Amino acid sequence: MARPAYSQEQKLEIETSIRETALKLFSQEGYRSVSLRAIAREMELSATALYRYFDNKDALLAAIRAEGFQQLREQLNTVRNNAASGLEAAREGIIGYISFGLEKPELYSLMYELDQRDFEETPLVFESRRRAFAEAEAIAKDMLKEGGQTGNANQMAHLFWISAHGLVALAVANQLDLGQDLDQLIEPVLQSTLLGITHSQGD
Amino acid sequence: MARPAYSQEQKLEIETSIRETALKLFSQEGYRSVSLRAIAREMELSATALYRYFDNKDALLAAIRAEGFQQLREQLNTVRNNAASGLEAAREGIIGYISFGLEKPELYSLMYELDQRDFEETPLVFESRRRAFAEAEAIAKDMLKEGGQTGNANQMAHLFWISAHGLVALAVANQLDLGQDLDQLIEPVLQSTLLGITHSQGD
DNA sequence: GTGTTAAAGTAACATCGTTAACTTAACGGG
DNA sequence: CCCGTTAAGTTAACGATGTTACTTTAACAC
Repeated sequence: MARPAYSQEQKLEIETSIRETALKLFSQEGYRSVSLRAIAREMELSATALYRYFDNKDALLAAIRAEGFQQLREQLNTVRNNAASGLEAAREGIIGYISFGLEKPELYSLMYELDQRDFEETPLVFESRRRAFAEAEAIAKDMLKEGGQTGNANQMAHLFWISAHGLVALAVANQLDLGQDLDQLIEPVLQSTLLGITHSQGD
Repeated sequence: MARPAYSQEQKLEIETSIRETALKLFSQEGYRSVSLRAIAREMELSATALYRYFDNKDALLAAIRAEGFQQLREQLNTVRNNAASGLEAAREGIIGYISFGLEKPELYSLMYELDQRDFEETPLVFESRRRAFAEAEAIAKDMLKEGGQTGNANQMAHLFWISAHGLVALAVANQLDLGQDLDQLIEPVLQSTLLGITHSQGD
């Protein structure tokens, strides 16, 4: 036999490092504008060396997106574990989602990049996003259990997700025609969403 | 002097024809996968001839997106002119927006394509989208005038837009974890949004 | 006809993602 | 100690792409 040479951890470290470098460059110049050669140059590697860690450029993007959704999931999970009540978890969850998107707008944009031909072709991303959404569903279930009410947790989570994504997606793409400050829009969105969620419990 | 050879209308016809061919191919295979040569082949033209009508590939995409927003604007404008009341206009407007997106998912995806480096770099698209949004604002103003209430029409329109875009963007990207039919989600989103809009009037 | 000019085509360039072939270096077994 | 093996990385090359420079074609004014 021969050498493993790199431990599993070392390999993961390099993988992470590539992801981070790529994210940095993608954020600065956009996915299409950044070549594998540019990423490799930044890492002081040859372009082809990257293929040891990712199948191709799209797979690298997929890894970044999956990582983004995992971060979002952790954010929501933390909220759920720390909230005093189900309603507060919903409120803080929405705020957490929005904060996540607004604080990392470039990552968020990449996460929801549409050009990717069909989401299902990247099971890694699909699954990671699904898990993040499951946290929102869990929060909704907490709310229902707490209120002793019957309702559709999946639907409540969708109302949550749709509002938060709608706001963030438009905001990070600079597609809001605000006569006011963005912060002043967040509160109404939050209120409106919570109103919708609590009123939909009877369904 | 020499010949104009193509009238203004002829030129616009060709431009439209290029847009339509490109949209067809983009819808089938995605923006990145479709080359100018492929579009040109479909039109029985050389690739470089396209440059007479569009500065580059991105400008062609921008034209398609702008056209999409104009269609959306027309849809909303029609609703506004035909609605019996402000509230009904809001309801029908949201439904109209969602229908537009779900009926032309590929066009909608292109319209909100994020990779485009900064929205403001494409004034054509920016302006077209702004005009579409202005229709939503007009509907909100109608509601306020009708109800004799004071309120923030811009904010109401944003609540409208955020909900509709949130739902459609996730739906067309296949990012909804529906335990149910998509149609069953539209009604709650509609109700929730209308609730939010009417309750935000006091702000 | 001839010159002019819009419209389209041809050829070429740099760059891209990706593959194949090669080099380097570290480990185990004799 | 050396040698086969194999992971890691490099070099070279391919086909395709967006785009530009240059050339050809064809219709109008005179």
